[in-house]
Amino acid sequence: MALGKDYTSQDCSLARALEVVGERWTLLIVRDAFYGVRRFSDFRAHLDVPKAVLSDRLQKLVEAGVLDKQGHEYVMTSRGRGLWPVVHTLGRWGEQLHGSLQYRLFLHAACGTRIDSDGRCPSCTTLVAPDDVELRPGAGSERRDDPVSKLLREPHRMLEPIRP
Amino acid sequence: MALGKDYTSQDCSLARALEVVGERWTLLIVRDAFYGVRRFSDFRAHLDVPKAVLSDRLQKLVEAGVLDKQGHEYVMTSRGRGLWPVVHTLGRWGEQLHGSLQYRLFLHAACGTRIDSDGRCPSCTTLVAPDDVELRPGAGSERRDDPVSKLLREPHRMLEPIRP
DNA sequence: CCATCATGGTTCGGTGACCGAACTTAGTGC
DNA sequence: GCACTAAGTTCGGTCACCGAACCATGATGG
Repeated sequence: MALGKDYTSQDCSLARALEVVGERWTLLIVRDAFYGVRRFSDFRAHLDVPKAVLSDRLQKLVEAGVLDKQGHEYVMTSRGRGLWPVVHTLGRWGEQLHGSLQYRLFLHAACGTRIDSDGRCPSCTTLVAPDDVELRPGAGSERRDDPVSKLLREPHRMLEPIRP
Repeated sequence: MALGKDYTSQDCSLARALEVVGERWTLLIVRDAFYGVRRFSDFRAHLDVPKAVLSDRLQKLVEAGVLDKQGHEYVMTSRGRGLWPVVHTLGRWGEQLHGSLQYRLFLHAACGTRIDSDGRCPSCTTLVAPDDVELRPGAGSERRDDPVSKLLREPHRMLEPIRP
């Protein structure tokens, strides 16, 4: 990202995290990867990001060890999974901004309970790992109708690829 | 931030959150606000951000209701406090990136226990609110020696102003 | 076996955001 | 009233981002 040149002058781990995921689009790409998007064209269809930028971001995420490139698929690594609490807490915060609209619901797959804003299942009282999260469409999630958005509206487990 | 024009085409609360805190520098400014920085010149001394950019970001954070401008001080609002889990989880993730260096330690002020990566006190098993966090310098935190960095190395409670 | 298409990019010129430096304004101390 | 500081604004130059066009590779089909 380069901030000054980079964030190294900041003796803070937040700055180093932002070097990896702080650029425009990057965190949305990571979110889509959690939702099961893996292919270049699918990221593109869902995000409307310029190809050159998408290419650059995916490459940097691979370099940083967040995604792993397997053939033509970009797959979340275990380091990448560590970003789930970040994506989730930031998303929950964003819900409170204007209308509290919940575009997507996050359920604990084991019991069907909605997980709370700090990532726990209220009935099991455990932290829910990203691959134990079930995704469901929420209110007002009908605006985009590209093929990827439609696939993402199908209930499915997080990190499961949206295509066979 | 404008992404395309803005993130509105993304029916996702993450995108709306990023409109507020997704621009360069913004989250570092928020972090400093948690640490007790309130004045324009102090943000500047600690972050080395161009004045015009700092001015712009502070203004946007005030507009978004994250900070409140009180005279010449920018004070965290309750909406801003909601960003603590985000700042904290992203910071903990950043620690694992290269050397696992912990520049700062976060303790539960009530009992002195270090809070874990999802923001809980292991001994009290409760979520720790930002104003119950005690800040301590950690390893390798001696690199910056501007006055603000020095003040921030003093143990103090989060959100307490670093100046009288 | 060649034409066509789909996928997954790279290249390229124009535009806007970011940068550091210089300048302006408002308040303070003496 | 003059120096000094804090808090910005203004201004060129530079760099990242943007959309559109172009290229490479592998599958499909006649």
